[in-house]
Amino acid sequence: MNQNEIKLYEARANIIKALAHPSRLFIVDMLQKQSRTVGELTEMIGADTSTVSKHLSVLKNAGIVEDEKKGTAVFYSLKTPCILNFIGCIEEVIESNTKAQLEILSCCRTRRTV
Amino acid sequence: MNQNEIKLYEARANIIKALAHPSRLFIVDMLQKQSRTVGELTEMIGADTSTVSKHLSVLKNAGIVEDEKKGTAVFYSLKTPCILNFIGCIEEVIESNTKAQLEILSCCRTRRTV
DNA sequence: TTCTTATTTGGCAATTTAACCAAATAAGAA
DNA sequence: TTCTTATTTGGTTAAATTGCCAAATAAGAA
Repeated sequence: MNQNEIKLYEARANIIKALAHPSRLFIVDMLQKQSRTVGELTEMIGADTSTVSKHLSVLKNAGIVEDEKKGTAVFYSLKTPCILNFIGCIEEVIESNTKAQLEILSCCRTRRTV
Repeated sequence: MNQNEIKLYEARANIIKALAHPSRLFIVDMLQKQSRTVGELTEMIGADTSTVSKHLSVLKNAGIVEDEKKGTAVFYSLKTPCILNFIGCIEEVIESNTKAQLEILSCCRTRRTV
């Protein structure tokens, strides 16, 4: 990898890292439907407000969500819709992994009943 | 988030985490074209063999790549082709971020020349 | 068997990440 | 201004990640 390639893959990795956390994936899922305040997301997630606020700032810095202040509340919304396809692919991987697991299980169960 | 939701988002996050590293993204990119041995990838990346081997095992455990031994060498190949669309989306985010940066720059440069 | 090449595993040090609490800040309402 | 609500920031601690070295393992060649 030369310097340019390193820069490119680091830039990609930084965005993917921003998504690589259960709470942040949940947030992305929620924001697909509608904008939400920090408070609403905090309640849904069930963590400390400061924790959720920090998750949101990670997503914002990565350019995945954007925020808009209305009164004292801050509404967050999804900035990049293609993130959805993204999740679809992850589901494919999970499905494939699960199928592999099932095959292992069915194999062993068969042997046991024979 | 209830227990099932937590499980779901954790499963997704685990796969995304496996991709969230520059060297591993590079590996995925390389494997799109053809299968590669640990040695080949190690040379391309320019890190320790053990480091690359561990990156590959992270990708393998996540179900993203699979391996096949031929003689003393181990060939790794991409297991889930949809990972490509995935990267496409990441590029969109980067592009959007870059455009935002450019706007900031053009704004300031204009002001300065006025 | 012994030697060589290719890869994986174990272990350690350095860095990064994540969660909570407490304190600071922002915007209105009283 | 003072009070209240909503959010962010700072700080601390625990856990996870990464990279390299050294050693172990695997497969074939001599």
